[in-house]
Amino acid sequence: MRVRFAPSPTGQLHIGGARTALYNWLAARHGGGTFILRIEDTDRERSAPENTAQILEALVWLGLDWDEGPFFQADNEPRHRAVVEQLLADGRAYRTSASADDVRAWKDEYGDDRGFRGTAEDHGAVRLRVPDEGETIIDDLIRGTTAFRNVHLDDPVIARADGSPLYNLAVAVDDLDAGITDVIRGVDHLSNTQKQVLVLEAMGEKPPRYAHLSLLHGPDGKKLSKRHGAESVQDLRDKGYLPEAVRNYLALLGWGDADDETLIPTDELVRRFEFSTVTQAPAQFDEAKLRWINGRYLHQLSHEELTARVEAFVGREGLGPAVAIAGEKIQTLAEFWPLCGFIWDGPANDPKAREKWLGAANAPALLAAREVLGALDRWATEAIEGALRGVVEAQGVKPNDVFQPVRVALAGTTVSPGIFETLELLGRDESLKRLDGAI
RNA sequence: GCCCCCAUGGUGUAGCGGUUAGCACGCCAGGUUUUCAUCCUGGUAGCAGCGGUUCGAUUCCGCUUGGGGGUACCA
Repeated sequence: MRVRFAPSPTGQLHIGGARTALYNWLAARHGGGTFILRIEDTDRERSAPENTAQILEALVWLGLDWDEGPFFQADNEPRHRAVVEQLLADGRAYRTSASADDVRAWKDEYGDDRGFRGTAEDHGAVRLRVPDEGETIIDDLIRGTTAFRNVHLDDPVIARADGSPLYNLAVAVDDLDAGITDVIRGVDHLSNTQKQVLVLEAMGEKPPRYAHLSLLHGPDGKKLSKRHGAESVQDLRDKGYLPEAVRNYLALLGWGDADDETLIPTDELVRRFEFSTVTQAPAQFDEAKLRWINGRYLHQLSHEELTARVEAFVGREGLGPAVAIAGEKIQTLAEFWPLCGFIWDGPANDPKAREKWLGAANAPALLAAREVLGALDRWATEAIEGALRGVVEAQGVKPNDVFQPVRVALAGTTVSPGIFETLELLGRDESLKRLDGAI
């Protein structure tokens, strides 16, 4: 089995593309096949090298390693041109100056469901000659058989007037030359498939197998975009998701088997992936579920591993101790700093929190807490907890009436890792200093 | 307009003629807890509609409706 992922470098790798890449990768790894990366850059206007770099970066981050490539479609232009010449010579294609307007005029005359058929001229764009009779049958691994009647199809343009090859010609030729056995891509290419199969037939070649994946939508059922919070793989990475969690989540968007489990590690996905159980219906990207899955993966990480990931994400070192007391509270890497930044940056500025917990009502408790902590001879979590609970006891108040003021004094807000652990981590001097600052 | 794809709770899915329609996320309500988050328990909610086929349809077929894609000298 030889499969390929063939993005066009017109932007970052979006989530739908990432899923297509993942399914290709899973199919290849499952069957011991070869995963090929090809950049479809025949659109010179919209293709940009920096986009290619971004796509490669995204695939690397996702852990989807390719076996061959990246190949660039534009590099094969000589071969594409040769095929066009051959089709022209064989009478399977023809040049015509017919424009879009001419095609429309044809429809007006013969009806909307009658494909445009031009007459050969000695100049103009190259169109493939489509027979009126018969139909093109596409056997899809996911969708079964689809038949397109040839009469409905306009003779497709396969090369511009200047001779440069177009997508439907280039893909067909490249897949053929690369020995691709299974073309796995989005359903948005299903209609194109007819043209590509026709090109192959005109060349006297056999088409590969096809597997068309349903598309991904945003929460509103519309096309996935930035509005939905995340659009590209980079967005996901920047929001603190782990690549293994993204792989798991994306795999579930359009695939499921009888076990119907949610948490499936990558090696398990590889083992279980089958086209027969790929869904036909479009799926909506649901970030809440990704977040949940991410939390599960994140909490499974060893302390060392989690620390390394958090440090890489935050761009700082020496975060181990804080990760130790905050790791279980975060679902994504991005949540670490908002929760723990106060340790290095000092108390956050949260007027509401100060007003509520550092007012006159809690002053006695805070004072008492400062007192016992200052007198502590062993600065360790258990001792700190004991001392603070003693204050609760002595003041005859609720635990929160002591803990929350202390928390706000240290962190500046009402949310932080466990207060006893935070006290220990901050150290005696810094803790007392912040307490004094709040009194 | 024309061609094509799709349709189980809010979301992702299991189901492959006879089930109290299962699981997960979310949501709601409790519980654990020093805040938050986690975690535990329970609950809420679904086969788009109409015709067939059949003793019997979520499941098979058709139509309708709805959603999506294509219809470029883009990919």
